[in-house]
This record gives sequence, structure tokens and C-alpha cells, in this order.
Amino acid sequence: MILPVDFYRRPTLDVARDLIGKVLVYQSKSGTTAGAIVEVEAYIGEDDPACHAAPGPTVRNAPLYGPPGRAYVYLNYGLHDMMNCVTEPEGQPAAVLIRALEPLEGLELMRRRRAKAKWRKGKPPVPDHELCRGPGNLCRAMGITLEDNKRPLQRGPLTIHDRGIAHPEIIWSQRIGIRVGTEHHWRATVAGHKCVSGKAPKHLGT
DNA sequence: CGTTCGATGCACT
DNA sequence: GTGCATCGAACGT
Repeated sequence: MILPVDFYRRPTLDVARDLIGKVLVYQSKSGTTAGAIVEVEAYIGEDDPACHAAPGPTVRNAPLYGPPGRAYVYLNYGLHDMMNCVTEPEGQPAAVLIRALEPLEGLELMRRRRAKAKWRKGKPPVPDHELCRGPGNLCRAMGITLEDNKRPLQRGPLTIHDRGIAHPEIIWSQRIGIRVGTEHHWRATVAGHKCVSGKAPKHLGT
């Protein structure tokens, strides 16, 4: 079942939590890829200094102020596309950044796409659990680009589905890779999952 | 282990 | 001109 707009028109932390275990699907000319979401971060409002809405409305962050249930894709460090889901009622700028997936379908296509990166030339193939590890890597593996910015997530090529995957153990920890707003624990990860990026947040049992 | 740093494009001031 | 919601390699301890 494809997640409806109402799923996204809710408090961003609830959406972030509920996106864990949902399946991101991208249908491209070269084939379909899909992966289960295992890591997300919430960016909430103009008062969140790490949120792109912090400076107020601009050309770039316009999608954050638009309707929920759409993609907000932007280019970071001139190299990496980042994919977010816009949340909250329209006019309240907030989004959930998709940071990592467990690859489910189209792994061969993912490997080919990852291998195309200049810094990957002449290196061994990317291991399966690293194909979609990290926001930049995941977009490259899935084929998500700036072209997908503002796209509704209820119809192709970019959709998010509930396939009934349950992840009882979710850990909330500090967002990573940012220089401000680190006080908020707005990063949700599946406990102990191999595909989660960065240092594994600590959890009971390991 | 840890930290530093280059690649690379564009919105923003 | 500055500074990134990164990645991965190259160093230092």
C-alpha cells in the first residue's frame, strides 16, 4: 500500500518514526530498485537551526513550505543528492531526510550505479549492506536526482510503500553531519542494523 | 583506533 | 566569495 498524503501531514517526529520499515521504490528506465528505510532524520521548522527553512523561505527550500507527501531533493557539497519527505500541514516547513535503506530489489542496478562514481573507478564492487548506506549513497544507488525534487510520493516513479515490515527497536539519537542544532535527538535508526550509516548508536544488547 | 582534507556545484549574502 | 543535512582516502596516535 502506498502511503497517502495524510501519512505525511502529521507531526514530523511521528512521520520519521513511522517511516522506519517502509519501502522506498524507484522505477527508472533502466529498472526498478527498492529498499526498506532503516535510518531517518527530522528537520522541523524555522526555529530548527539545522533545517533548511531556518533562514525563512528561499528559492531552494520552497518545497518545505509546500504540500506534504512530496519529495524535497537538493544537492549537497556539489556532489550528493539528498532526499527528504515533506511533512506537516502545508505552510509549516519540515521534512524527514532518508539516510539509509536496506536494499531489497534491483541490487545489481544499484551496484552499477554506485560503481559509476568517479571515486569508485577501479575499486571492488560495493558490498550489499553499503549500497544504500548514507543519504548521498542511497540517492545514487536508487537513481534519485534533482529531477525528482517536488515529486508527489503517491505515484511513480518515486513512491513509498507499507509492506508490513515491523521494526520494534528504534533508537533516537543526535542528528549527524550538521554543525548546529545537534542538541535535538531527531535521528531514528533501526537498532544494530548493518545498513545504518555512521557510528552505530548504542543500544542494549550489543 | 582517531582526525583531516579534497572533490565539486550551487544557493545564498 | 562562503559554506554546506557527504564520501572516502590519507594520514596521525
